[in-house]
Amino acid sequence: MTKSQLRAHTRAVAPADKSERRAAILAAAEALMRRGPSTTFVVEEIAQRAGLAKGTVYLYFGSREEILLAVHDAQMDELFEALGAALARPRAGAGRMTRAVLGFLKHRPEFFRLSTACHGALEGSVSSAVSRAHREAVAEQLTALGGRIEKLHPAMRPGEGLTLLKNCYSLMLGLWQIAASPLRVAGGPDTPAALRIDYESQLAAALTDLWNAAVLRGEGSAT
Amino acid sequence: MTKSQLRAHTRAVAPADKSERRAAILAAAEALMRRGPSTTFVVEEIAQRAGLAKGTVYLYFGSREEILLAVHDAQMDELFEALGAALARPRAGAGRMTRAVLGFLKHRPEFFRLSTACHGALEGSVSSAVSRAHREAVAEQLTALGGRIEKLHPAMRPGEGLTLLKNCYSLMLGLWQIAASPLRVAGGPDTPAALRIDYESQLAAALTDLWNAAVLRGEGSAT
Amino acid sequence: MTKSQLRAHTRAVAPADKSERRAAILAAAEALMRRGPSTTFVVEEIAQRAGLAKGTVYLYFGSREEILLAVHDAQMDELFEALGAALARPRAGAGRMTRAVLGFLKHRPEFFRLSTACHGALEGSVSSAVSRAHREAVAEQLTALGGRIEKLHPAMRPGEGLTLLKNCYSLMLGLWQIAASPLRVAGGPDTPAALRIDYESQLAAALTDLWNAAVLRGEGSAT
Amino acid sequence: MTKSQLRAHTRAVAPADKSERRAAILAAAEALMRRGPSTTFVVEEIAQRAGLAKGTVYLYFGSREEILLAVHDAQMDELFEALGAALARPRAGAGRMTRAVLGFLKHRPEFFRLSTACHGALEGSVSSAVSRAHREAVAEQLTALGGRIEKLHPAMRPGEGLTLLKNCYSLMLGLWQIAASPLRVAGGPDTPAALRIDYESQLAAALTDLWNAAVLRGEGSAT
DNA sequence: AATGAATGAGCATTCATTCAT
DNA sequence: CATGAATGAATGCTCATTCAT
Repeated sequence: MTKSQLRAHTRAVAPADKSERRAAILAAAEALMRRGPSTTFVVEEIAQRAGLAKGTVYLYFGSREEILLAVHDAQMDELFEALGAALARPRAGAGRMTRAVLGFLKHRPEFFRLSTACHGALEGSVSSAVSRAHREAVAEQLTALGGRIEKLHPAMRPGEGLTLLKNCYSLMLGLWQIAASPLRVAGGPDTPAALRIDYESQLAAALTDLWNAAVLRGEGSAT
Repeated sequence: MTKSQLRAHTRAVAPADKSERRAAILAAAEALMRRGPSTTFVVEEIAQRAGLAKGTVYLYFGSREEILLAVHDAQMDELFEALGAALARPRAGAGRMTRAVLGFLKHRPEFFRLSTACHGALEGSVSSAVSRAHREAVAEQLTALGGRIEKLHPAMRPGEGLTLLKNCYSLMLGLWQIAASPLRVAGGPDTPAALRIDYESQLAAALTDLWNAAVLRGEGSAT
Repeated sequence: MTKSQLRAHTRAVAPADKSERRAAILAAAEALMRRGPSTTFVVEEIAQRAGLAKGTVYLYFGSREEILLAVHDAQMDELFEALGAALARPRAGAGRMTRAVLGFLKHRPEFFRLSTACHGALEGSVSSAVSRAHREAVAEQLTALGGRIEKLHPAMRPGEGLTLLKNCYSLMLGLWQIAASPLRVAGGPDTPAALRIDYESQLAAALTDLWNAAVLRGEGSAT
Repeated sequence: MTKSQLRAHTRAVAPADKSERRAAILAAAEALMRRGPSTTFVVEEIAQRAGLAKGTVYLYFGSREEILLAVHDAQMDELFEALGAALARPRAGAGRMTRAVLGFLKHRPEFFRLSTACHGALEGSVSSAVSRAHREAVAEQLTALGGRIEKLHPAMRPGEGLTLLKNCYSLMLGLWQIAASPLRVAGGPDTPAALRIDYESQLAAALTDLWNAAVLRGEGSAT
């Protein structure tokens, strides 16, 4: 239907065209992972959806897993951007962050699946350069954002911002997993009450607690 | 050497024999997943290790994924037991719980990998009965343990114990994933500083904060 | 058509049945290589022709290359048997051997292609045990046959029999390659005269010369 | 560094430039085949090494296999030259030829692999013109060299020189294959004694025997 | 109940060749 | 002439699952 689903007869010669192709591949991969709560993609599908031949995909990525990682990277960037924007608004805090995360997950429900898939299956076919780049990008973003959090709360001890972020990621991931467990029996809402989670409020509450504790801890020691 | 590694020519007629077989299969699966940081098992290996034929495995489990789930279930029980024991000791709290978790993970380093694998790949070949049973077991344990936490802190609002537990699981999982990322470039200690985590202390700190907040919240409202 | 080309519904349980399956696979491989002067086989074809599923082939052989090697082994045995028979007849000598070789090659025109294919592509996917076994079998046969040659000519120096055999193999292979070069231009008999070889007579002549020289050398030194 | 390793932006208009390109391609192919005992080349590698684009290679050769054949042709020429030189020296004979061959193989250890590869895989993608040219070139060289051998030994019957050469090639190839079998099990010197070959001395001995026999045969009939 | 032989769908990756630019 | 982006056929191997014995 879409232009990107038709065979792309044009040749990507200019760097801009190349990035476009790369993006098309990533978009295809992302879309495929979004199909269902536990679907992954097959390289051939990606190619089809991007309107390319299978071999062409390998001109832009070294392996299937590099595609996985690249998608994850892009989504990470998006998430960090959303978090950054949340911090820039007035009354920034756990509530704003939670809302940002939720907005992000609404459009990227596959985020954690991807994150976990990268974590788990990546070891082999990703060149160490790519792998290292990924880790460094994540680290850099975390550090920057952590710094901004600390600036918002001058009393906060150094490092607390980064710590908060990591805890935030952990809670996001874990609660998501508990709440969205695909183990949903066919038919549906027989999820035991104890596992039913209001993702948003629980995340917000936990983050608020952690956030307040960090601030108070700083103020306490400052005294 | 061990009995379980020998071919089991005998037929399991008595129920006791049957559970023994079942246990042997689970033990084999567990051992295989513990081999390395990203290894999984193949049904044939399980059979060999359990001293059974491949087909026999399918007499005790409906599919490979059910084995996965059963192992996970058993480990969950272990974890809950450890947490329960921690709560039973004097000065129970976030510190004790963290220590309990750590002790558990030391012997079950594959726990989260399994957990995630179950979460991710389960959808298809697990009968809804098994799946439901799993969820209910987890829910039950969580509820029971949550109740005990609340009993320790009478001020705590109802439901806070359960919430604490879920947050605890989330933090355990997320921090573990950040800290233990197998994306480690060959050569090793080039993990960016921002990603380096002292698992124990960070988990303990976060749990303490959440715990205290829950208690205080209760006391506050009680006033 | 043939029974072996139909799906084999029966299960090979008895060892005899298993060897039969193994043999069927080898026969299929052999037939496929005999189709044309430069054809090889694809595992799937073998399976089809043997009336088996692709996976079943891998129950009997570790890899495609092991099949190659096994066929070669079997053909080697045949060749050695033919040579042995030639030596057992009266007036054994270069002439008889040549005739034996020719008879063999008439029915196994793919022999050298296989031999060379084994030699060339084997390095990777053949377990060292299989590889070692192959080499040892060849060595053993060569030694035995060499010994018999020497017995026929008591004057011959020790080791000359073996040497003759190796030279024989070399001439067989090399002349075959020169004569049967698949580089035949479409249209045919424009092979330059200098490359036209009467395989039989040239092999016979060379072997005779080498044989006589070996005998004479022995007699000379004996004097 | 070398000119041939740099991108050749210039267009080859003059015939000299064209041959230079051709030569660069051949040199690249040869070098790639010499890397290891069982390595072949990939067209892209050739292009890189020759400082050309992949497509450019196909302006000079019709297919990958034609490159193979061209390299082989060139090496054949070299070999013939070496043999010719050996024949030109005093006391020319089997010994000198063997030494010439050995000297050649020391620098072109891939010669037989190439020869066999040409022989085996050529059938399809080589134009009949190229193929015919190859065969005729070989035939011509063999004839010429055979003639020179016969001139050295006037008693030798006509055609014996050519025959000797073909036998020589056969022995070279066959003994090389037996001796250099890549089926070497990891660890190495477990080659069965019967397969261990002193390439030089065995080739020299066989050639001497054949050579002497040819001369004697001539003298005998001349008498 | 137990066995293990048979199945066959599933899949990433390579690479010679073409052709638009 | 030169380029290098695009192609897509080709293929060995794995492994969960079934079912005849």
